[in-house]
Amino acid sequence: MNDNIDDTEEFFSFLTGKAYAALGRRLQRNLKDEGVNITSEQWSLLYYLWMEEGRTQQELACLTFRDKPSVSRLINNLEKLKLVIRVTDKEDKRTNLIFLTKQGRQMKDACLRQAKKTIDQALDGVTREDMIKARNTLDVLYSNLS
Amino acid sequence: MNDNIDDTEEFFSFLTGKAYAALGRRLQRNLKDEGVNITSEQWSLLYYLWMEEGRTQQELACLTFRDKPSVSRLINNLEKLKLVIRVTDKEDKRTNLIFLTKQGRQMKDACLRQAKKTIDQALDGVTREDMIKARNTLDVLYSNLS
DNA sequence: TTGGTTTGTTTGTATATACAATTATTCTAA
DNA sequence: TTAGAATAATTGTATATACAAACAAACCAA
Repeated sequence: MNDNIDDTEEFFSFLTGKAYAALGRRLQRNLKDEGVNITSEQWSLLYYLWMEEGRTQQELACLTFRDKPSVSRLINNLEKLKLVIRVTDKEDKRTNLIFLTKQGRQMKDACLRQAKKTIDQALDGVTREDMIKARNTLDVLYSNLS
Repeated sequence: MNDNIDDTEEFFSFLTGKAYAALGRRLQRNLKDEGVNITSEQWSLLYYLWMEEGRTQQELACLTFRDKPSVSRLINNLEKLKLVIRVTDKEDKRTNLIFLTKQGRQMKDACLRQAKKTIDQALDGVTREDMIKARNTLDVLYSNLS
């Protein structure tokens, strides 16, 4: 494919990442409506902690496709908000294990509910098949570029 | 759809925006290999100027799905790099018209070539049909959220 | 014509991100 | 056992972004 230059423009919708950005903004807004003031990026990190606590920053970086400095600073902000704490691993003092605070744990249900709402809003009129197909295409893209 | 909570995770690939981020990084790297040191965001703004100069910041904001402050600051940086200049519109002094410098114009061919290369790398093994289908799905998502 | 509104841009402030370099700890091989 | 490599995290520096507020020019209606 890509036999002509027009593909550059054709492809531009991917490159702008506008759908992704819009989704993040909507999630943040939906959370705010529920009284939860966190960013969509903070949400994505907390998501994996709600599934399982005590992960390392390294693991969180892999799971969320961020580099280690980004995760380090996200956790700084989440610590400031008193939603998580760093605990030095006794077995390996290089490693921090990240745990939710009581407050961070309490947010789980409301946050997952708002995420589901955001997804429902985003996928209105999209079939499950199309959603999965698009996801798979994006996964191929990602693996091509990694 | 979205009959169960599992969709949250199913949907997470969209939410992370990893494909988009990877694409931007690859484009930036490909440009650097050609000796062009600009970010993928700067590329996307320059793209519309290569197609047509003398646009307003407002227009550029619409075209690139950014807010006006973001475009204002992107243009600050592009001015620092001596790739574009702001020219106050004589008809309406509120408005800046953005023009390429000679240097900005000279980059066009190399930059479009590297963009094409990036797209080819990203879409290896993706059919044109799948690419268009994914783009359409993302467009529905975007319009649902706007 | 003038006062209020709209429009185009900028500034303030905070967050997120990449990439490179650094620090601290652990591992490993001679 | 110890010096060098590998690993986990942090710091430095620069860019990009959002949202809110401010500012200036233009428009418009009484």
